Amino acid sequence: MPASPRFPGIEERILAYWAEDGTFQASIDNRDAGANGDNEFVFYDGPPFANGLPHYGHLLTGYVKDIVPRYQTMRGKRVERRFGWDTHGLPAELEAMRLNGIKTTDEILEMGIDRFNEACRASVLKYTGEWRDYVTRQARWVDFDNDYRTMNPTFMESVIWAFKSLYDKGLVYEGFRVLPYCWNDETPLSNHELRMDDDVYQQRQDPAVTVGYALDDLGTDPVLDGAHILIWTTTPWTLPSNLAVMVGSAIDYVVVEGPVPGTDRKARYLLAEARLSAYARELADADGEFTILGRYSGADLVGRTYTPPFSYYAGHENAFRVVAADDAVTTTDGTGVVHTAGAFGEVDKEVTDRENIEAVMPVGKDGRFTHPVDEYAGMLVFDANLHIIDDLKAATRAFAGRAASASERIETAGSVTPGTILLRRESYEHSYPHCWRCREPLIYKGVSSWFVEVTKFKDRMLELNEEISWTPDHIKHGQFGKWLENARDWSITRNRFWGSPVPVWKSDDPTYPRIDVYGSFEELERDFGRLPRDKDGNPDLHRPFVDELTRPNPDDPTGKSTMRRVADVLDVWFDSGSMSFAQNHVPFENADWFEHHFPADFIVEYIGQTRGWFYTLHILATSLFDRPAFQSCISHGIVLGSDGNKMSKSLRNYPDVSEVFDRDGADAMRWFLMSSPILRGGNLVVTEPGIRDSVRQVMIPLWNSWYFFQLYANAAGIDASWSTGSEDPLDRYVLAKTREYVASMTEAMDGYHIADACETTQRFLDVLTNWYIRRSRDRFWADDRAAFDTLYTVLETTCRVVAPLLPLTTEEVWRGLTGGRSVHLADWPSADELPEDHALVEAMDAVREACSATSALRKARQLRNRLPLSTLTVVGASIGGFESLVADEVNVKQVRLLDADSEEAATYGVAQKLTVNARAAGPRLGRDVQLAIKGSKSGDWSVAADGTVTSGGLALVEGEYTLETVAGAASDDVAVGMLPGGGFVVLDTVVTPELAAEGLARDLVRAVQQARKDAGLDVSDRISLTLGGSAGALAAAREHEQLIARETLATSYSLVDGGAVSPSATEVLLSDGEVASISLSRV
RNA sequence: GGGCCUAUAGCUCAGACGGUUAGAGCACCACACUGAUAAUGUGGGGGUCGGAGGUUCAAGUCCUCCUAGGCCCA
Repeated sequence: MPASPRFPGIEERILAYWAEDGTFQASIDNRDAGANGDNEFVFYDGPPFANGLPHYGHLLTGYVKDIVPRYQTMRGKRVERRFGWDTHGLPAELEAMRLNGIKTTDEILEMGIDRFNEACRASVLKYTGEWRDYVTRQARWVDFDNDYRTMNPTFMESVIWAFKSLYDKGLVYEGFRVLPYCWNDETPLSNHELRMDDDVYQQRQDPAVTVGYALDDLGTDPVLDGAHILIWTTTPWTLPSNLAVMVGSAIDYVVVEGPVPGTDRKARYLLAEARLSAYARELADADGEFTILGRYSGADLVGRTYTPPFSYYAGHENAFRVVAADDAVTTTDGTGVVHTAGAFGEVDKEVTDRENIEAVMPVGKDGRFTHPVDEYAGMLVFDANLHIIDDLKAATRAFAGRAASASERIETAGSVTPGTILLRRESYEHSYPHCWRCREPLIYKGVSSWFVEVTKFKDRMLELNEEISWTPDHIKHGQFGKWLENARDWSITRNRFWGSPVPVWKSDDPTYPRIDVYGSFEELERDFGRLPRDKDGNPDLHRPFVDELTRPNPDDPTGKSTMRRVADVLDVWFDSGSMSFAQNHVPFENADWFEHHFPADFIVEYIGQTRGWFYTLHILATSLFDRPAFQSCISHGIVLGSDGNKMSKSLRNYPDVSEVFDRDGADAMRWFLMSSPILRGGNLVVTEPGIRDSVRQVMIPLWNSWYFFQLYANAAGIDASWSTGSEDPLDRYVLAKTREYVASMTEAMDGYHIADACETTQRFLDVLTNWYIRRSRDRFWADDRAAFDTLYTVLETTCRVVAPLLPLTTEEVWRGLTGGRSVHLADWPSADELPEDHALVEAMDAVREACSATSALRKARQLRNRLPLSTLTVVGASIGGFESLVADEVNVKQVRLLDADSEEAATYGVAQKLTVNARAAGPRLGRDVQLAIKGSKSGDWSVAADGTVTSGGLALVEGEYTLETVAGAASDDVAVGMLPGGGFVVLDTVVTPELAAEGLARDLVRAVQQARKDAGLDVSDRISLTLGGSAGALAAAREHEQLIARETLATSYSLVDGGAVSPSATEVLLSDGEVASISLSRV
C-alpha cells in the first residue's frame, strides 16, 4: 500500500470491482421496499438533453443525485435510481437540420417528416454512450439499462393522457402567443436562441415614423375632438395592423397647434408634455414657442376613439381606442403614446387581450403581407416599410389632416385613411435581434398556441408549495414562490415536428366545427379504426404517423369534412414535467406503483429550473393530482469558469473534465463541488488548485490515517477489531468525539446540508490525524492493543459516514480495513454505538486552547519548542486529567492547575477590564454614551467601594458594562496568555543550564533522525552512533545519552571530543551557536 | 426597457435585533515542529465594507439616489 496514493488509479480499480461485483444492484436488492413501498426513498432524475458532452453543471447535479440516495440506502431505505433522457424539441431539430444541410420548414417537409424525425431520433442518442461513461466515472450509481426516454411510445401515451385530462378539466385552451420569429427559416425562436451568440443582437438602422391618428369628433371637447394623437414606431410595417394606442395614465399630455408637413394647413397634435421639446422642429414656431391648447392626463384620454391609419380593419370590434398601459409607456423616447398591433409584440398582445380586441395577422409564415393588406401583399415586411411611408406621406399631403369622402381616397396611395398625418420620418439605429442561423432580422409575430390555464389554479400551486422543503430555504418564498405568484398561462405547443403530438383533431370545415381530444392509443384505435404505426408497424405517436389518422367529421351531415390533427407538437417542458407518471406509463400501467411513488422524496437541479422543470412538475402535479410533485428540493447555484465568467468552450476558462478525473480523481472533484457554497445557492468558480485542495485537505488525511494504522498494525502483527471499551483517556476522547461527529453528520445529511457535512468531516479528520493519532503515536509504537482497536473503530465508522461524500476512497479504505464486500452495503452508524462523554470532549477543547496559547507565548519569547521549560500553570480552565498530555505537547516539565480565584492566581499580574455595553447604555445616556466608551478605553474609569462603576465621569448601572479579568503585565520570568474559553496560562520562562542542555540533546535527536532519513534507513533499523561537536553539544550528548540513544534506536553510542567525528561526518548547526558532528551506520 | 439578487482582505465568503478594534478559510511572508501525513502549530502583512447623500448618541447593517455585475422577463 502506497504512502502517497494515486487516487485516480485507485478509483479505476474500485469502479471495475463494483462493475464485476454488482455492488450497485446489491445495494438496492438488500433493502426491502416494505408494504406499499413504505421503506422506499423516492428519487426523480431530471432528464438531461444529451446533445453534447456533460459539463460541470451536470456533474455537480449528478454528485448530489448520488450522495443523497447513497445516504438513504445506508439508512436502510430502498432507493431506485432510474436515468432519464429528454429527447424531444428544437435543439434536436436544429441539429438534424444542420446535419442535413437544410434551413427551412419547407425543406423539412420536402425531406419528409418521417425521414427528418428519424434524423432527430438519431441525433439525440448520439452522446448517450459518452454520458454513461462520464456518469460512471464520477462514481454515480444510476440505472442506465432501465432508463426512460421521453420519445418512448409509453411515455408519450402518458403525456397525451395528461393533455386530455387537463382538457377535460377545462384547463387547456387555444390562443395566440407572440414569439421572436425568423421569416427566412420560417420558425419561431425560443428565448434561449436569442442568447445563443453574443452577436444575435446587432445594431440595425430602421425607419422610424411619427404618425398622427385623428381622434374622433365626439362633440365634447373642441380641443381634443379631431386632434391627432401622435405615435412613434420603428416598425412602420405594423401600422396597417394597428388596433389601439396606449398611454400612461399618470403621464401629462398636451395638445399643441402645429403645421401639417408639406401643406400650409395647421392641425392639433396630442403628445406627452415631456416629449414636446423633441418635436420642436415640427411643432414650435419661429421663436421656439409652442401653442399649447390644452392639457390632459393619460387617464383623461383613456376611452377616446380614433380613426386607424389604414382602413383594412375598419369596424374591428373594440379596436381603435386609447387604452392605459402604464408599464409599457415611457417618456424616454417617442411621443409618450405607443401604437399597438396586437399580434406583433408581447406587450401589445397582453394589452389587446385585456381589452378584448382580437388579434389580426396579415403576415404569412414567410414574413410577407397577405390579405387583407392587399396593397403590400407578397411584400416582405421590411421592404414594405418604405412603401407604407410613401403612402403615408402622400396621404398627408393630399388631405392635410382632413377627413375625406370615399371618392377622394381612391386617388390617394394605398389604403391610408384620410386624416392620418405623417409628422416625421427619421432613421433610427438600435440594437435588434437577428436569427443566429441565417443572420436575418427577426420579427415578433403572433402564432397560434395551446395553453394550460395556470392562472386558474395558481393559488393552489402556492398552497402546495408550502408542503415542499427547499434548499436553500429562501427559494420557497423567493425565487420559486414569487415566480408562482406571477405565473401566467403556459404555452405548451410548438409548430414543429419532433415531439409529442398535440392530441387534438379538428374539423377542416368551419361550417361543421368539431374538436376531438384523445388521451390514449385505445381511444385513437376506437375512433380511427387503427393505431398510428411507424414504418415497421410499431405503435408510434410521432409525426407523421399520428397525422395520418383522419376520419369523416361525424357532425357533418354532408360527409365532406374531415377530422384532422392540429399540426403542433407539445413543448418539451410538458414532457419533462410529466416524467413523474410518464416514466412508468401511468395511468395505463403501474397505477399502484404511482400511488406510492408520488410525490418524490427528493429532486435536485440548478436554480434556473425554478422556471423550468421544478415549475412544470409542479404545474402538472397540482392540476392533475392536486399534490406537490416532490417533498424536498435542492436548487444549487451556477458553476463558473476559473475567471469568474460563464464557462465557455472558446475561452477555455475551465479545467477539462476528463483531465481532472485522470489527474485528481472523481472523489476530489466531488468533494470540491460538494463542499462549496454552490449547494447553498451561491455560484462557484472552478479552478484546478481548488480541486487539488480537496485532495490535500480531506483525502490525504483520511488515507494517511489508514496508512498509519496499517503500517503499525502490520508491524505489530495486530488484527484489530471493533471495540469501544478502551479505558485510555485519549481513546475515550476520540470515541466520544466520533459519537458527536456521527450525530452531526446524521443531522446534516437528513437536512440535505451536504456542504455542512463536508465541513464537519474536514474538522473531524483534523482532530483525528493532528490530535488523536499524533498524540497517541507512542502507544502505537508500543503495540497498545486498545489504541489499535480504537483507531480501527474510529476509521471504520468514519468510512461509513463519509462513504456518500467520497464513495471511491472510502471503499478502498473500508475494504482494506475490514475485508468486507462494500462500505455502501453497510448500515449508517448510529451515534449510540459509541460512548457519550461530552465533558471529556470539552476538556480536550480546553487542552488544545491551553497548548495553543502556550505556543503563542513561546513564539513571543523566542523559546523554541524543543527547549524544555519547567512549569506551565493553567489558571481557571478545566483540562481534566490531561496535565501530562499538555506537558508533553508544549514541552514543559510540569503542568499545574489553579483556580481563578486562588491567591496565587492573583499574583500573575491579572487586571480588570471595563467594557461599556453600548446597546444597553446607549438608549439611557444618549450622546453621553460616547464619553463613557472613551473613558473605558483610555482607563478613565473606576469602581467605588460600594461597587459603583464610573467611566468618563458617568455612573453606569448594572448591565451597562462588563468587568472581566485579563492577563496583566508579565515579567521576565513568566509569560501570561489568555484562553479564549476563559482563564489563562502562565509559562515559566526561566531557562536553567539543565533545561538548555536537554534542549540541545533534543536538537541532537532531531539531527540524528534527519541523518538516518538522509542515509535511507528504515524506521526500525538499529544504528551505531558517534557524536562529536562543540563543547556544549558534547556535554548535552553526554548528559542525555539515554534519551538520545533511545529515540534514535542507537545500540552503540560513543562520543568523540575535539570537534568533527571524522571528515565524512555530518555537520549540523544546533541552537545557541552549538555545532554537532554526526556519524552513524546501520547495525 | 422591467423585476429580483449581489457588491466586505489578493481569492471565496461569514458578519441575528444598528452598538463602537469588521472575522474565517485559501494564498503570501517569518518562525516553530516533523520517522504516518506535499501534514501541522504560532505569528505577521493585507480592508476609505462599490460611490454619494440621509436617519441616529452610534451605520458594513436602516433609507434615497447612482455605478458595476449576475439571474429572470421583455
